Amino acid sequence: MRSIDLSTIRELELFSNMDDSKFETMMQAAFLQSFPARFEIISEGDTADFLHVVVEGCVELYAKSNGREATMSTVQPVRSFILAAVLMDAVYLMSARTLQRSKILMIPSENICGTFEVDEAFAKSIVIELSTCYRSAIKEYKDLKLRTAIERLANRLLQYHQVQGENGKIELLHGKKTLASLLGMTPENLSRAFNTLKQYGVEVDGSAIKLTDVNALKVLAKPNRLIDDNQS
Amino acid sequence: MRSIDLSTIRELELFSNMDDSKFETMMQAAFLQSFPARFEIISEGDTADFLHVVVEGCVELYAKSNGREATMSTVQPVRSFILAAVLMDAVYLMSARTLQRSKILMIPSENICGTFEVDEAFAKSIVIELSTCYRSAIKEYKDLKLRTAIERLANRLLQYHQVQGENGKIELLHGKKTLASLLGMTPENLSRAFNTLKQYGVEVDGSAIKLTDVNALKVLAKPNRLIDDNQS
DNA sequence: ATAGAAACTTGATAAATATCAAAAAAACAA
DNA sequence: TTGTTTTTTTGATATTTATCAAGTTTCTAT
Repeated sequence: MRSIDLSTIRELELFSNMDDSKFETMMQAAFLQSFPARFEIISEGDTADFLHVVVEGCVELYAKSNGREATMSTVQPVRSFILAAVLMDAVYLMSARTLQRSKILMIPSENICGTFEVDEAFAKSIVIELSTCYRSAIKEYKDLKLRTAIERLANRLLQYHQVQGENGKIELLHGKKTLASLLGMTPENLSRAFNTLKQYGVEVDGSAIKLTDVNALKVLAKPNRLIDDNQS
Repeated sequence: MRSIDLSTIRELELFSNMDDSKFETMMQAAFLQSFPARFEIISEGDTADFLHVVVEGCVELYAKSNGREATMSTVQPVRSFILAAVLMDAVYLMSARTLQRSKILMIPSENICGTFEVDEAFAKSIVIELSTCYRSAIKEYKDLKLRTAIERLANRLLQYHQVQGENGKIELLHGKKTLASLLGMTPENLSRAFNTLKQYGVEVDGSAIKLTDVNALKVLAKPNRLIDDNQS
């Protein structure tokens, strides 16, 4: 592994506080792999052999049942996914595929579990990471259960807006089909929801979005820090 | 604390592998409290001061937004709740109230966190508990995103059926209003969903339910071990 | 036992969301 | 570039789910 990649990984909250030598040892067993766009990295139901860390690109977590499919969340650099399955030595509950060309760091499960036992700081980090994932899942569940489709879109836009600098402009990071599934609606409905939001100052031009009346949008969306990340 | 209660707690997966003396110490700071039915134990937004363990009765976790309210899950003895908030020293994302007269063991957050640092077995148990909670949340999220209301009800009935001995009889543990909210629908809709399920051998008499054609119900429900607990 | 409240059900209707079909726009490859 | 594919949008319609307004039943407390 090139050291330039390692330093990025090291900054991940999951690894930042752990012992240097333990980190080195764990990383010796790890490897970095490149995937093309739309490549299925893991399938739900498979056993968890590696912890995956998105170093570059973007990964979509999705699930199927019956004939239906739903996007559960997207993972951006530098975050890990399927940590819980690794720790429990259980099967994946979700599939993962790249949305674009991506680099994934893969750390064998046994190294994660082994290091957990011997490095206290790492153990603490794992608990924080897991708790964060759990709370994110609860938030998304609340979002879906307590809000209408339009409210979900409005809040998602406000969240993107905040992350991207709050300057009235948003760039959608993935296609509208994926966004629709992420929000729990059909693409047709998303398109109509965008039309409804025009009257709240949402101007759509492809993947570029302008918010000309953030206050009005907030009145509609009613963002809530107990549902939305980093939002008041 | 009476020892009879302590032995029940000790059997909780979260505590079963930990060191005796560490357990004793942690429990000295804990106390058992009785609550009447419909008592709000914690409110979303409050800071997490205690880990709560349901020793007797039943607790409902729910959340509000706008004017809406939704039941997120129910907690039966002997399980804990709000572990993630305690470990992160964060605010609760959900409120909790008793559904019936209940006894709750309350362990101060600092004792949980302190013991985590010094007892390796406890640390491991916490990770397993957290992972389990995370995976349950993902499963419920999948259930809501990938199934219709009738399918959700059918699968829930099959799950209750399995837990209660698979003898064709189910006893609903909470009222239909709560069940409806848990399943993400209105009480009116639940009532109609039960009517629809008549043709699949579901006979409802108050809180007593008979399943006269489990196979037909399974064909409709398509239970999935990646969504439903303990189900094939 | 019985009044009162709460829970549950049913019917009528409205709103939200999905589906189907087709057109328009954008992305992509030869 | 130009044709082809994919994505996105729009319109028409169907389905699902929610709401409102009674009823009915069940529970509960006196």
